[in-house]
Amino acid sequence: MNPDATDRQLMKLLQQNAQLTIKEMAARVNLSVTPVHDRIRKLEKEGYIERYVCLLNRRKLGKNLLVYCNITLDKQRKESFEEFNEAVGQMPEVLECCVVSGSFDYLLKIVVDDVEAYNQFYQQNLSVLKSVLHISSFFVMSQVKSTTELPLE
Amino acid sequence: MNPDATDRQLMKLLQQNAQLTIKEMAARVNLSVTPVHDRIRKLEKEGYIERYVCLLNRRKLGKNLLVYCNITLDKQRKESFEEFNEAVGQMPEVLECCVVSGSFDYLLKIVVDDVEAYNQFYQQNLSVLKSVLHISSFFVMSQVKSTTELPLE
DNA sequence: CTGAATAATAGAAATTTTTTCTGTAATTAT
DNA sequence: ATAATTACAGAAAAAATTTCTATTATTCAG
Repeated sequence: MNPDATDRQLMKLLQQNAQLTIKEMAARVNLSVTPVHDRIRKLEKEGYIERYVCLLNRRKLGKNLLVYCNITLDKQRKESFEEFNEAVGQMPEVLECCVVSGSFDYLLKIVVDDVEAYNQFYQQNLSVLKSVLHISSFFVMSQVKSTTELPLE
Repeated sequence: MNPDATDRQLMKLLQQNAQLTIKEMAARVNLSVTPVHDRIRKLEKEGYIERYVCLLNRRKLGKNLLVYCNITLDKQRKESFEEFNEAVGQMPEVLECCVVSGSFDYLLKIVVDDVEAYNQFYQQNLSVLKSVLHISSFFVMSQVKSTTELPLE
C-alpha cells in the first residue's frame, strides 16, 4: 500500500524527467522492466502520481512578468469567497491561488507579458470583483528557484 | 522560427497531458504524425518546451503543510544575496524562491509535513543563515488553484 | 512571372518502447 | 506447513516513436 524505497526512487526520477523509459528507470533501480512498469501503474492508480505535463519556458512565450499579489476580501458579503474562487479558476493568468493565514486572505501567482498587461489584467479582472476589498502586488525581479519536485525524504 | 497556431495548440495539449501520443495529438490538430513529431522536436530544441515531469500528490506523500514566507536580508553584508541564493538552492523543501519588489526581499514557497516540521525547518535551516534579518510566514489554509499551465493567448 | 530552393506534409518502414503473458521465486497469512 | 498473495524476470505481442522517401506548398531571387 505505502510506497517503498524503490517506489520513491521511481517518483523522484519521474519528477525530474518523465521521459525516461521504463528500461532506463529499471536499470537505475536494479530491476527488470516488469516490476518497474507495474509499480508506476500502481502509483498512478493510487493517486501518488497525479499527472504528466510539459513545462514551458515562459520567457520564450513572452510572459516576462511574474507577480505575487495579496488580496483581502470583503468579509461582510458571505458569498465573497465562492465568487472569488470561481472567478480565479477562470483566469488563465492565475497559476496559483491560495487562502493564507495572517494579515490578508489570498495569495495569487500571476503570469503576464509585461507591466502594461498586468495593469490591464488588474483593472479588468481583479479590481472589478465586488468581493475584493484590497490588493497589493509584488513584482518578481528574479527567480532564484522554481521547481515542481516535491521532497521525498 | 516563432511558434504558429498549431505549435501553440500542441504546447497547450502537452501542458495539460504530456502522455498524449503523437497520433492523438495529430488527430486533434488535423495533421499526420510526421509534422507533429517534427514540430514537437523543434519546440524542444528551440527551448519552448523545457522539460517533461510528473506531478505528485503532496497529500499522499504526507506533505500537508504549504507555507509562503517573506524574508528580509541584512543588506549591510554584501555577500548576503549570494549566500542566501546558494543556501535555498540546496533545500528540497523550498519549491520556489524569488526576489520581489516592495517591502521585503524574498518570497519563498515551502512544503513540509506539518507545523512541527516547519518549525524544525525554520529553526535549523532558515533562521541560522547569517544573511537573514527578518522572516514572516503565511500558512496555506486551502489551495484554490494550482497549475503549471502557462496561458497561450 | 518562372524556376530553384526551402519548408511542410503524408505514408510507409524500421526501430524502440510499452504492454501483456507465462512462469518462478519470495513473502505473508492462516 | 501449506495455501495464497505478491514481486519479479524473460519473452512475446502490441503500440508508439523515429527515420526514410517522396510529394506538395511556399518562399525568394532573378
